[in-house]
Amino acid sequence: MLQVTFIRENKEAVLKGLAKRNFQNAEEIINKVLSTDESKRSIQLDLDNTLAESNKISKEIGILFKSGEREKAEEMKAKTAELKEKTATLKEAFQKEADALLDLLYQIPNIPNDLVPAGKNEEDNETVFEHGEIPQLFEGALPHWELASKYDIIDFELGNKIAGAGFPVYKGKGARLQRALINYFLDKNTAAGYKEVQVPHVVNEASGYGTGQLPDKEGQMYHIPAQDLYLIPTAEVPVTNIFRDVLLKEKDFPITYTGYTPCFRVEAGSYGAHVRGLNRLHQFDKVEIVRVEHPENSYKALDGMVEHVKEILQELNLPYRILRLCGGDTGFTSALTYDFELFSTAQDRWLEISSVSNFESFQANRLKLRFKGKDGKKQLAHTLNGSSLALPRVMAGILENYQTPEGIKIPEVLIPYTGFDIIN
RNA sequence: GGAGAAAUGGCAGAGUGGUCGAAUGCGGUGGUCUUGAAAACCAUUGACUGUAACAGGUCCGGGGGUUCGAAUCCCUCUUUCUCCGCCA
Repeated sequence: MLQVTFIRENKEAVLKGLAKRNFQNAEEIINKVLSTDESKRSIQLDLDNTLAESNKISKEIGILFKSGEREKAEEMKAKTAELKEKTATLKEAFQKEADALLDLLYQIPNIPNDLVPAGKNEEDNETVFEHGEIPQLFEGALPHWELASKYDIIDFELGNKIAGAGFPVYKGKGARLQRALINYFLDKNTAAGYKEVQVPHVVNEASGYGTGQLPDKEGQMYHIPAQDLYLIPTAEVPVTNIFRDVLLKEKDFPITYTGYTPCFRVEAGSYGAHVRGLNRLHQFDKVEIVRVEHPENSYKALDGMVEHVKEILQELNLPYRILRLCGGDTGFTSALTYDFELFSTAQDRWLEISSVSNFESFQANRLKLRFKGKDGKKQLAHTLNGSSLALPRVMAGILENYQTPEGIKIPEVLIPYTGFDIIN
């Protein structure tokens, strides 16, 4: 959520930023924000003055009672009736404006960074880095969903029976490979200084609002009505919410966390070849990295995260590229996002495996995540996060790119984790 | 699940209807002393909103109510603790 004062003072820049995102009716909504804000503040002034008067009278009544001047006190009491009524009216009006303002602010996405290219959709994303040879596969190489059943390592049918489509069962060496990847990712992250955390896999409503999944993306999360909890769509939600309503000190920076969690996504209404197998699931595993940074350092931190993910992919020896997302494709809460894509040779397409973003103060504002600067002033911190890494498509990439007629080889760095070097 | 107790500033902990935004201690910050540090002493130290700056307003777990006036009384929700039950 953007800060009203920021919008008030940088209207043109905000409009320009929203234009880059192809955000509709920007001018209209921004003007509405400004007028609502003004009306809210003027009501508040009136309300405050009324309250000040009531407070003053109440105090006087107290003094009169103490000194035994009952009659005078009763007289004063009569005067407050009118003020009370006025207060109630103003309070109601104030609340109405405040709610309206919040509602408007929730609809406005983050302002993209200058580096973000203009553009409507994924076709306008900018490729900023490519690495690795695309392997030449042998005749008869298979996509991962066929490899999965050939070697009996991932059972989609069984998942259908137990839960439904998009909830696969990993078996034998498949399960072991998945666990190996999780451990490997966590080890890489902690070695880079990220502190490992294990967090709840469900969150309450306040946490959903904190990171921006609510109110606008409500339909993408699984909801448990009886307890009013949401299954997490990513570890970003519980991990970032560690810092909800937190006041940091400058020396606390940088804060770097990593956590493994399953992720649950409704992903409604999308079927067909491009979502086959592991390409899109309702439940999948992911290891996430989260940083809380001083505003001056957040872009340097973002670059650092990108470098970190690069290193992992290079160790796994997988061909990948990095995209800088264009305005239209950048997520609602992000100011700058880099997507990592892995080339699946058997599917002949790029698969998104990581997304690394700087949210600047957009989440921090909702979270009320601030720090006290050297001058004693409080300001919003910056939050960042990235996948390091998402499991299923990395798994798909390994199965497909490392397949041989003899079986699926295991990348060198993973062998200590799997305890075997081939799936056959 | 049953019975009881509690929730106050960074922490501990007073306060049970009126100059209480809140005693006191610890912690933090600044200073005196010291070659330096510790100790001691002095001063200072909650958040949000608002203003050019004052002023003003709001906040004692959340929400609602009673009252001229609520940290204090009532209702409700949440959380924590103790005992019992159940349980990986």
